[in-house]
Amino acid sequence: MAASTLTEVARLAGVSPATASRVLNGSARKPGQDIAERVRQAAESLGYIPNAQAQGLAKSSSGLIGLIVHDIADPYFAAIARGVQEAAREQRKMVLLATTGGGPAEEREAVAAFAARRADSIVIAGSRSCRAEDRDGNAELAAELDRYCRNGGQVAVVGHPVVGATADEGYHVVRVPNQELAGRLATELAGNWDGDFVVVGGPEGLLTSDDRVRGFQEGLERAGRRPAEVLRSAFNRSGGYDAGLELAARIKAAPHGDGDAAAGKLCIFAVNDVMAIGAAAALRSEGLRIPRDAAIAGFDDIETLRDFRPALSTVRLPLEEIGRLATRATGPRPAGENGDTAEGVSPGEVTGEVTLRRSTEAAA
Amino acid sequence: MAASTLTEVARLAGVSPATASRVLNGSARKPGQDIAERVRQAAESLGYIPNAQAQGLAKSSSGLIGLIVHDIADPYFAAIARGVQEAAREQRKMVLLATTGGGPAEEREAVAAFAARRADSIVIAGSRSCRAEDRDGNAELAAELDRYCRNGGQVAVVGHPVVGATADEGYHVVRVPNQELAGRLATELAGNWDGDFVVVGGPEGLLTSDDRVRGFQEGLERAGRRPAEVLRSAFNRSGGYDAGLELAARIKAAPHGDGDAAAGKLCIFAVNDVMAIGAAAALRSEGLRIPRDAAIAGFDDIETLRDFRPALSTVRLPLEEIGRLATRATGPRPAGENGDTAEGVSPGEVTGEVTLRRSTEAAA
DNA sequence: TTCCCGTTGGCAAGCGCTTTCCGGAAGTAG
DNA sequence: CTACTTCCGGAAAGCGCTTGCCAACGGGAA
Repeated sequence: MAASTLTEVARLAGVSPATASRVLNGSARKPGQDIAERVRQAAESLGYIPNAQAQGLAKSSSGLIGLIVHDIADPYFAAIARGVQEAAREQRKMVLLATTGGGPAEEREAVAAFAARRADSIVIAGSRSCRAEDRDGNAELAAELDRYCRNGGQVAVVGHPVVGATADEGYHVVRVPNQELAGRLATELAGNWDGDFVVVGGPEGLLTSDDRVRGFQEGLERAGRRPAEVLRSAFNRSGGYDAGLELAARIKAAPHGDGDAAAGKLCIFAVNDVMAIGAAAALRSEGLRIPRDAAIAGFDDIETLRDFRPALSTVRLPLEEIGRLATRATGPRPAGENGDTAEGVSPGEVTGEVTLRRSTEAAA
Repeated sequence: MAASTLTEVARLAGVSPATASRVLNGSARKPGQDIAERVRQAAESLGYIPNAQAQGLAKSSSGLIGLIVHDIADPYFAAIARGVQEAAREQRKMVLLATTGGGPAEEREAVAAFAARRADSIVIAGSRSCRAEDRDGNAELAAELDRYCRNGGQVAVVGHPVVGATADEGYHVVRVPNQELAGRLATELAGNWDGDFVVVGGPEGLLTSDDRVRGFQEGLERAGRRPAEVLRSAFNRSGGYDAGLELAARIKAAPHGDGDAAAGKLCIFAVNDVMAIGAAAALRSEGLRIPRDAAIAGFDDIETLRDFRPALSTVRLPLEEIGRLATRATGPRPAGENGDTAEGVSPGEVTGEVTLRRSTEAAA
């Protein structure tokens, strides 16, 4: 038994499909009370569920929002996804999920798949890369996005614009002031830390990571400190762990216990919380203690990680809000705004907050 | 400029739409080489992207897998989602996400929405409830699922079958031996813990929680221990926190320091890791230390929480695998199995592993 | 050379819904 | 009572794609 169709409902109600459609699936024209009631009853008794595909085909719009993330199990993306999901609900749309692992090629593929499904909008949450080997991939991704926008699609990108994207309509960016916030973190840290700083960054060319590294260095400079050495590794926990191992070795090798003890201690800034946790785990596995032997700070303020001890100093980012904003930016223009706001309305800029906790306390 | 259509491609290539369709979108009949090449070129030059909605309508299948979770930002669900996503990719399908907060009404709605989109299958990851107030909701959910299955849909549920679902075709359950594993955890814990046990459970009627509580009690009994008191609160971190606060008060009020010190200490079993972390945070905020003042154990072995200190004793569940299995169960039957296997093939049962760590070490 | 079968491309009929357009009925004014 | 507007239901034309069926064609066997 196949699902029942609008036509069947119409027949049962003794009206034309056109009328049934007008009654059941929102239309400007509202048929008469009695008829409407008959149709509704018929639909009810048949357990009618409109075929969204057919509706989409007829109206050329699908009620779908495509979301692209690196990895849905990463709490950073999961938090954003929650926001997206929420906003989608407001718009009475469903979320189509694609996880890409971060490669531009996979992202392009995902965009194409969303386009094929005629998704009304696409939210790209992954961090952009500008590595040389991603040049072609980025170009293709940009081309795909441009095409999607030209066909009326709405795109929102979190963080950075896609390298090379030129669409001017339907293309929104939720900017995250990574650089500025990292700078603020650096200056605040410098305020109560005398030793040297080390940065544990993601692979070079990862825009988010690069921004945070750059901002941190600038902050140090403003505070009159010398620039931090930068270690590069994978942008996830295991990358942080690896870097942590290396740093642990150095710390243990360094002379300590003399008069210059405080100055010799390291403050590690990992460009995201997950890496910071990895680094902390590595230090700990080497017998080092935080913040006694080294301080450590992260970025993002991942919720699940807030119970970590010692509490991690970090920069709080309103992840959920970011997802919501991005999604709303792609949605229908909020009503009641005529000509007042600029045409290319900024989709919103979010802000974060430096949050110093136990992991960077100077007192050992 | 709207996206180009098959017809346009066909015209450009000088063939009929039928032929173009056969060339571009997999069909049994393969047109001749030269024609195929012409069509492919035309498609390429137009940047043709097939309209999945139209395809779906014509073939009545959408290439969509619906996933229902309580909250995508909860690491438990995020991990399952990753597995689902992976398996979906294997099947060349996309994942449609619905987060429901756990209510049967919302779940029913989500199922209906998936049905409307003609999702090929649905994976329900949320924990089932059998509370009295959910009776009606569950019944409606079951009815909706039955209808979906009768129309050829495939459903996989993680954990427990939906209460009242009767579909026998296309309805799969990935069983998680919560009860047994909780039992094993209890006996192992009882092996090196002399004090009393307390269980921090979710609201009564949450099947997953109930199973774990029951199993734990059974395990205690097998170990010759007296049953644990059960505290109920929300099935998330804040629920754990609340319970933790209450327990902290008791612990502090209890007489200690006498000869019976060890026997007076509490071992807390929270029915999931997130609650356990919450409880631990509460204890800590009250100045208590783990495992010195109280031991604590969780369930699930959430990846993000593994770096938590003291390391949390728990039961490892192969969350990703569960997602994968559930999804595969709904997919096309693996080829090459004729009559050999039973008709109603079991979709797979997973197993977990008790993992004792620092948080329940007896030595203070 | 003739007949028959196997291929291969095209025609056309949907898939289930929306929406434009049209005709008739009802309502209003003159 | 007639003329004009308004409103409302229905007929029909798609939306973009798939697929069953048919006709034409080519080749091998007789």
